Amino acid sequence: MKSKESQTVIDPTTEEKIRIAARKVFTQKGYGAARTRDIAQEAGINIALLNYYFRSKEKLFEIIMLESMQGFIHSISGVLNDEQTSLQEKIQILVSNYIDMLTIQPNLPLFVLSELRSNPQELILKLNFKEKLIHSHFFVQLQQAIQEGKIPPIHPLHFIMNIMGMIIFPFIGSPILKNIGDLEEKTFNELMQQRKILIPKWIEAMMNVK
Amino acid sequence: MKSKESQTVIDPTTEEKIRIAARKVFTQKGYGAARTRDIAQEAGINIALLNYYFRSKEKLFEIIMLESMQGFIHSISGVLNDEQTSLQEKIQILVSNYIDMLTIQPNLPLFVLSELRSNPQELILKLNFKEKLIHSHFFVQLQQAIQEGKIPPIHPLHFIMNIMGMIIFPFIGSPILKNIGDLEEKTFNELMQQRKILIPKWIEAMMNVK
DNA sequence: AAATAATTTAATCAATTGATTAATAAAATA
DNA sequence: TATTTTATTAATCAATTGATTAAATTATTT
Repeated sequence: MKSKESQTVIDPTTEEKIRIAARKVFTQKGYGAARTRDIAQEAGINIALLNYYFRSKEKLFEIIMLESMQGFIHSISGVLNDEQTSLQEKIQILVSNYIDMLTIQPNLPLFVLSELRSNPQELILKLNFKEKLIHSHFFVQLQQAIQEGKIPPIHPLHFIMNIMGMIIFPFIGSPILKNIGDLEEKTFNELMQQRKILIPKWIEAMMNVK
Repeated sequence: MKSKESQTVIDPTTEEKIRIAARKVFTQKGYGAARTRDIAQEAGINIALLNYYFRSKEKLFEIIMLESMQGFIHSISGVLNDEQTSLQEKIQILVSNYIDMLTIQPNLPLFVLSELRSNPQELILKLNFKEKLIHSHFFVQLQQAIQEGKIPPIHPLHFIMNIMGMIIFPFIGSPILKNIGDLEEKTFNELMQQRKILIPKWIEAMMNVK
């Protein structure tokens, strides 16, 4: 019953199918353990097509990695640079968006962090993470709050570490945490939803520590 | 000048050499990306010896993984079950010990968490993480504090997530964090030392959030 | 339709990888 | 010392892996 008119959602092109499959396999297994054959099978295509479209496993990987990180950076840079919101509001939105993203892609952080550990230099430089964060409105507000004495004068990175740690770690450690807490997927996700409200409060409380 | 008498530090046995090398390579690359030849070279032995002593790459891996996790669990279970210390004191000691350990073995968490994600069931069950933590004096104290109203009635796992997240994440994300903060290894470690004092304070503050 | 270009497949290659074997060396035992 | 066991090596195997090729199919252009 699939008429031409109803086909508003067209099939992904071969190239897209490969990209989607590659993202899945790379994210699950990491570059070194991922097999091009796994990717081909996942995409339902011949292995040769992978090389036809992307030249090599490595080239394909670089594209996937860049896409993943750019998507992430893009998704937060809007929030970080909204000049209409306060520091607290930014944190609220950031936490909420981030948790939603990780609920959908729980394997992403472990993948990115693992590969950044083996690749470090090139990727980080290419993304220019540092500039984007440090020159953000968020960062200016953070340092301003420190100067005004509203926040204790500790290294701003401590806050970054704490926010990211509290958001990301539960997803990275979910197998252990689910085991410890006897949690089903559903209950785990409920806890994550609670954290959207709780983490900003916790951060707020931490910021008032002498 | 190495006389028989002065040889108080004996050379590691071949088996130990392999174990040490395997721990290093597996920790750096993960199971799938690690090559037995890398391990053999790192250990300075013939590849055949690896199989002679450990049967297979997989068997070797299981041993290394079990050792790593048991070492970790053993190191914290003493603290968790010390009946002489308060909840706050336990957290202080835990944070301090943990940070010291990760300063020496910064790759450990990413390795363990990555492998737990692909293996989940067997390893976690074998270690019986859950029982050890839930039946610990620490956990009893935590739940008691909640019942006495000293701590808000949220799921105890939230605290576990926060403590672990704040401790572990900086090490997992060190490549990005060092880049963002323009940190040398030395400065990074100084921040980690600061966190020994700060994290317990932050946890304390969080516990008083309504 | 004919010709050309783009896409896809099956078969295959060379390199890598985990593992084994047979021979040798070293150590332990009788 | 002779013999047996343990440890080690070089060579090799079969399977896997990333990649290529040449042929076949499909789409596009002329």
